[in-house]
Amino acid sequence: MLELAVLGFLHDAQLHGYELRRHIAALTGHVRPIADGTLYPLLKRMEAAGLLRRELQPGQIAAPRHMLSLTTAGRRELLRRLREPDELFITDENRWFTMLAFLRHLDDPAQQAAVLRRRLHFLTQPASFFWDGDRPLRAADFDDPFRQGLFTIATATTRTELRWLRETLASLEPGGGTRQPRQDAAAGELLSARSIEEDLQRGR
Amino acid sequence: MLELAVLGFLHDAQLHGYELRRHIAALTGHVRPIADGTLYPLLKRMEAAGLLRRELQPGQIAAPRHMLSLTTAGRRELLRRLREPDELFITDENRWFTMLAFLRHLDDPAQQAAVLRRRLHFLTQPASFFWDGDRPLRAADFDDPFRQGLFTIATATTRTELRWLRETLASLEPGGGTRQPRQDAAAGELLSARSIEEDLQRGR
DNA sequence: GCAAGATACATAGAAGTCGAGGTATGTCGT
DNA sequence: ACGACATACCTCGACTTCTATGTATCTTGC
Repeated sequence: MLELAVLGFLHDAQLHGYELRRHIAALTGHVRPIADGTLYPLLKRMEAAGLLRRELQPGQIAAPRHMLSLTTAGRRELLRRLREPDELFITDENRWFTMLAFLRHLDDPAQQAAVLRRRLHFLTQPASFFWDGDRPLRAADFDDPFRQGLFTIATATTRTELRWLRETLASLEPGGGTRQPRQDAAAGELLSARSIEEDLQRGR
Repeated sequence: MLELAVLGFLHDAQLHGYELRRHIAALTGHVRPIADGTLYPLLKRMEAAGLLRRELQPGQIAAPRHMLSLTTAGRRELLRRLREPDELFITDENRWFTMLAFLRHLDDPAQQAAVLRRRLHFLTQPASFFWDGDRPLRAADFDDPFRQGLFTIATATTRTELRWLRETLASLEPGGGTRQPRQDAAAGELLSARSIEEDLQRGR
């Protein structure tokens, strides 16, 4: 996940390590802060792998910086990862959000749509957090409010995302609407009771 | 997170490793499957630490099993972790969901409420995924549909969870409603447009 | 002019996780 | 009778990540 974030942010702009660290912290850091001891060795590995360049710039502001920029191989690798993400990047919410943050770099709408369809497929698989033998347990099966909350939140998230996925997929298809479908739709609109699909049979 | 899940599941019932593995897979496995090579060494470590017992049961069904059960120390450790979770368990969605799955084991409603308040505090902190200098960027600042989706989904999740947190906190307070507040409330009710708070100023 | 804090990078050691492989038993279909 | 598959557990090496610590520069407050 970290590597994808590094590639994605550096595709947008040259950054030095410290700045990159803050970008990553904003994207995923409130959830799971990344440590110096993780980022800097990673950057060295990525440099050794030819994905990025590190150019020393003598201290203009504070200590000397390493200005980071993607190589051609790095840019290619970013596109490859966006085009063919590992299953974990589809299923793990944190990783999936990282995908969404940079999916626009993948120029081809058909390829973008293919990735969204993988997520759609995952979300429409039957799933549940708890089972009684083979029977999936639903919110109403619990009398403790915490597991009920777990289901409530997960269900709401899934519904919102499914709706967004279907809308966006429709607009990505050739001749399927404008290129920027949700430009003027308020986020709240997605939550209106009327617009929520009733066909969701998913446990979570 | 894994350790918490192990402690939590074993508090409910004795299980053997394979069964425990399937329980954990249902709770977090669709997101991030756990490997044999992770679970079995973990169980040995936890046994060495005195948190659980492993008793060999000669093969009744298939290969011989190790029936697992919590020790008193293990039960105490579970409660300690539920009472005083590390910050990561408050901020990381996957870990937080694990907390919710087992929070009922913490008998004292006041202690349960304290944990929920920590999550509430976290969710009401201003936060954003992307920044332009000091200015947090909102959904409308992007013209790519994927980052808009990111914001849309995150916002919807946060709103749903905030509402649930506040309801549940109210019912956990002394004299604050029944002990099982959401027993009969349908999950869908939480999503009705009328009931969604309009005061949310949070970026994500 | 001096301490505190932010900027900026680095390394070492401890620990956890994964993937790939292995062993063995029981069940089911053909 | 036999192979495929599920059950059930185990180990090793490679890799990643975290924590703690260290170094050095620049800015800001007092």
